[in-house]
Amino acid sequence: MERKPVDRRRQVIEAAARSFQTFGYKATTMDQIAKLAGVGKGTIYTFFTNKEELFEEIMSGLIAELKEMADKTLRPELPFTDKLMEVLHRLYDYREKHALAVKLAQEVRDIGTPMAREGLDKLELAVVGYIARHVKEAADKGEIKRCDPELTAYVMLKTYLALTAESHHLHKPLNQEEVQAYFRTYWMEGLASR
Amino acid sequence: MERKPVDRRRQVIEAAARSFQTFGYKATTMDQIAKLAGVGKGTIYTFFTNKEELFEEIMSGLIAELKEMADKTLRPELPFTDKLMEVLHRLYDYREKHALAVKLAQEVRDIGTPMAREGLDKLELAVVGYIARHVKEAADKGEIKRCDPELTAYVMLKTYLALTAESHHLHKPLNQEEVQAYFRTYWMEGLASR
Amino acid sequence: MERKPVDRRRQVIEAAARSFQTFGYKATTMDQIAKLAGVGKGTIYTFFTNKEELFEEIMSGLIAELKEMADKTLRPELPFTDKLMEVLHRLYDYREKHALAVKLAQEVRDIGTPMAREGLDKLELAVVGYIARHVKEAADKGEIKRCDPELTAYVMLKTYLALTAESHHLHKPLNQEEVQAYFRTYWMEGLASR
Amino acid sequence: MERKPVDRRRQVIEAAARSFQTFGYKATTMDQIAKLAGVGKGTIYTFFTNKEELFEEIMSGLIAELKEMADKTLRPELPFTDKLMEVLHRLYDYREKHALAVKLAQEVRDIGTPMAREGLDKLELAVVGYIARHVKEAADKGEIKRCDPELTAYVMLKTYLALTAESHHLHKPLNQEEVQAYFRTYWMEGLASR
DNA sequence: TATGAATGAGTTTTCATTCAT
DNA sequence: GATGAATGAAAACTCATTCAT
Repeated sequence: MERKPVDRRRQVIEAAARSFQTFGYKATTMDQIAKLAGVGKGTIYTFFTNKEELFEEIMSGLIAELKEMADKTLRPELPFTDKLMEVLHRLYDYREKHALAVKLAQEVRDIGTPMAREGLDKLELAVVGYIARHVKEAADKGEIKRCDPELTAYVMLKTYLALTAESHHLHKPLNQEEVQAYFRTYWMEGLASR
Repeated sequence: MERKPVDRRRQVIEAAARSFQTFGYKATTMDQIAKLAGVGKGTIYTFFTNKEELFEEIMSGLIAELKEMADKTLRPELPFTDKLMEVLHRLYDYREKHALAVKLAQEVRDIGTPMAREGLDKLELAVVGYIARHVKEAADKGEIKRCDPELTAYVMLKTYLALTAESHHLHKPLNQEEVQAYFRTYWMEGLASR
Repeated sequence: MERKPVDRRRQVIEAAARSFQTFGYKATTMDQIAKLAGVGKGTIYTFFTNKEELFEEIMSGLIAELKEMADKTLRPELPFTDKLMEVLHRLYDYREKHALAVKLAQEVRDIGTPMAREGLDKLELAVVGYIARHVKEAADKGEIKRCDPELTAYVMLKTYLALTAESHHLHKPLNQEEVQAYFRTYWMEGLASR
Repeated sequence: MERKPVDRRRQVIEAAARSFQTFGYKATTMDQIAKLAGVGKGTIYTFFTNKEELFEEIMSGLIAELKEMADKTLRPELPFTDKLMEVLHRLYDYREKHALAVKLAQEVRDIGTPMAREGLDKLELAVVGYIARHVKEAADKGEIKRCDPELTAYVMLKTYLALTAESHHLHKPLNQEEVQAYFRTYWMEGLASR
């Protein structure tokens, strides 16, 4: 019977993801990753040419996961509000990963790793596109007002992220139901008192 | 009379702000700032103890400017929608500076410079508080639905930033009127077709 | 009967020799040798304790071959000029190997692997001694001027290498006849026009 | 009065040259150079982008010095033998530096730093060209036999180096007079006893 | 006061060698 | 035996900070 051959590649990726998320790209040292992963520093270099490539691997992984989520079609018979809720429900499960992606994206964009930007943009496009598709459908069916689907989807995503992953220091963390309730209020009904 | 004694402090701050905005905190070197500012590297250290202090100075400046804006009271007789527009109008003039603040905040948060977080949070609190105050007033007057003013203000801000400063690669830049139109649609009326 | 048990030791030695010659000692990695030899990296270590030992093995091989050549006595009845030509003729066949030896010797001397120096020196001594013996004989017989046989042999060897193995970027490669012709001109007759 | 401002650049270059000469390119570490030069490691990088550039600087210096020597014209009225002696006399003063150049050249050629090869080749060309010019003149004047000046010069140089700088482990060091005596014997008169 | 050359701690990266399979 | 994944010591290089001028 196998002696659980410890997947070092996975260990490295997970340690790196954790460290990147916690400390950011620049502040994460290869030593740190190695130690966290419980492997030798050299081991990392057997899998990845350099720090940047390791970073890109992580980004790709995130993108792939999010893409996969985005590709699952929703039950078409549902009304938009419900579909949006389902989309959000799905997004909720990914909000941490997405938060990581966005966070790293931000930093690496600053640092100017141009290769990483593409991946990043692809990621945002995947998620925004995912929402946009459903926004468009709903608009086509007259369920919601006609609007620029991409822009609307983008702003929706930002709203969503504002309610979930980010800045918990400015408001207490909300659970799924609360997030959805706020979202519905803000987006479907509007704040106008009438 | 002095031969225009070039305000070196100002030059340093401006160069630093520009460089931080363009390249981020970590990727901005003191050499770069000095060169951009047209002063010797050592000069920077006559004004600021270290890179972090320089960074904080810039953050403080932003906060002060934004606070100042926030402190100008609005004409109280206006209806909420108009007041919100005026708030947004004012914010619009600061969007670039605010974008810098947010960007740097993000990076420095990642990097884990804990001292900087305070400033950051103060900044966000100032702006969010500014909006929240008006949200609360409007809710009190029954102009809008009752809601958590802080949270609503926070999400509003994010919406606003999504429409203006950020991610111009995902949608074309919008002018002030477009931003306000979208904002009104999303926030006041809601997307529900009825 | 064995399925041609591929002589891994030989393969390693040949790959190493080729790589050492092409890239030098330091720039040759064990990975490279293993790949070139078509064996696993670990295999090399079943034959040789470390890189240096592998290097020494190659040097020894060269020395042995050259010694063997040096030990074949020449027909004593020949005049010195002819004998010298025969010596050169033999050397010509070894010039590539000798070039390798000299090249590696040079580098490893720099690097300061003292153990390798001995081998090196033995090699040069073998070849120089080979020539020197014949120089001495010729001088004894009055065929050539009396001279320090070792030094003369050494300079002869250098001349020979200059004409053959080295620096083909400074002059076009010469074939065996040309080499011998030049050699004779330079060494036997002198440049003096009379 | 100046406090002897210690020319660090020179110190670095000298330490590097010494270390490169003693240990070779690969085996010389930047730490070593720094320590030898009595400066901080970073200081080296204020003068040279990287190790290779430092190496090239040293090579350039050697080339320049040798070029300068080569450019001094000789008294044209002298007979070739005397001129050759003068050339050799001059070379003798540079033999150490030249030895360094050749040694490093050898190693770096192995290592395959293509940029350095050029410099190297230029160096050899400078010196060979210098000798070749005088060989050609002498041949034109009928002082020596007609011969390929470049090739002859090249072989002469090798002979010279064999007599001076290299391989003192194979023969005792020769002083200037001895070198010239041998050189004359070998090159002008030939070994032929008559 | 202003400067920038000098510094070295802290990073990333390489590669000979080991050892479990 | 043969293997190559794993290792870490050692090397190159970066950059915030200092300090003599």
